[in-house]
Amino acid sequence: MARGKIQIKLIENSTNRQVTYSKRRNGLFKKANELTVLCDARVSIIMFSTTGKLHEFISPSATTKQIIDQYQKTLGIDIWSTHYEKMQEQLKQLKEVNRNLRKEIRKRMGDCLNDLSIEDLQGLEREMDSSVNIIRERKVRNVEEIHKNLLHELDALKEDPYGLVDNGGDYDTLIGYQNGGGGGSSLTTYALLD
Amino acid sequence: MARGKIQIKLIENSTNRQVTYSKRRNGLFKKANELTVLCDARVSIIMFSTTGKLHEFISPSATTKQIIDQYQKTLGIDIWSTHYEKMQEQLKQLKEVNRNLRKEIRKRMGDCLNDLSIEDLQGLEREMDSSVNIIRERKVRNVEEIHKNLLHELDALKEDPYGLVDNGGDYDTLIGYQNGGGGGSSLTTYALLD
DNA sequence: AACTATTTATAAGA
DNA sequence: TTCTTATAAATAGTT
Repeated sequence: MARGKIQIKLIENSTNRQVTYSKRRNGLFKKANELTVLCDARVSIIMFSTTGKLHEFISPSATTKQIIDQYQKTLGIDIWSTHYEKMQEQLKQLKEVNRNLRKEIRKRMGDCLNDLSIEDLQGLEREMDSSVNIIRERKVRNVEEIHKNLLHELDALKEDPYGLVDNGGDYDTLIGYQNGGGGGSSLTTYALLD
Repeated sequence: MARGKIQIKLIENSTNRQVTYSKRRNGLFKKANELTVLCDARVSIIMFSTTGKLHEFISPSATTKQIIDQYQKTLGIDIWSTHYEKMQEQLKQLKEVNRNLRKEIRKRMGDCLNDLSIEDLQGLEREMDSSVNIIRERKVRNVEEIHKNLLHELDALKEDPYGLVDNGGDYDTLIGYQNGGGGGSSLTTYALLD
């Protein structure tokens, strides 16, 4: 555009290309700034050179994020939807699974039985009867074990009346034995997310 | 820049401003395109007029998403990280809740009882005993109701021996009564996500 | 980075 | 909106 017209096609000479890139980039940004001021517009220019170098212009009255957000909003699209869709889908699935798990628990608490057929009720009753037996057995076993341990301690105490046994005799550690901690989780703990 | 120099400041006259916006926008896009071709660069221009109208330029060799993704990558930032992080956090929470719900169910199936203290076992046993009673009662009530309905049908049949009663006498609809469908969900249905 | 001949962009008018 | 055109601005090639 000066000292001779040029063709608008790739500048073969790498140095010339780089120089032109720099000059015209400045020109472009200057024009963008003038447009911003003259017309109260908001402009975002993001550009990458062949070598991957980044240059950007943004109207002083805006941020790049603002512009891009408005861009998506205006087009009614979300360019990152594929990225987010997966997460959204996963969230939905988890919530659904969650809901079903809650229902399962409620059934086992004698709640929400309306949805069940007689067969279902029959099966549930059987299952819970057998489960409660397992729990009862386990309880008895634990009680026996604690009893046994207490007898042991008593024996030790008889043979070592001066209390030189290492164990401080804190019964709580025995009674609370095998309790993983924080075990008393009730259904209300798991507040529904949304 | 012609027929008189202008100051680079907001054009007060709205019509003039609009005209200038349009002309200079075209100029800017033309320059951007030339830059793209001459220097093999990738340029994205997004602009909004005062009235909120969107105009964009994108180098033919690129997409706006590409440019913005590369923009974020180059700056080592994620403009949408806050949005993304929220979803990640929600996913984590849901998975945790899920895990706890599963554990709760397993306890009620007589499984995973190792983590429970005697007190917990005692409470669980009581809770389940009372639940199983509720279930048993409900079952009995349902059986009675079905029995009653069958008797009703029998009576109707006696008084209307020619089978002109509207109901086709399909017992399945009675037996399956109040079954919401798909009720037979077992714990294995809820495959863990990750 | 500066210079400058020339091309290009564009402000104002039609 | 588009065209015209005098003039300002941008810039290709050179130093």
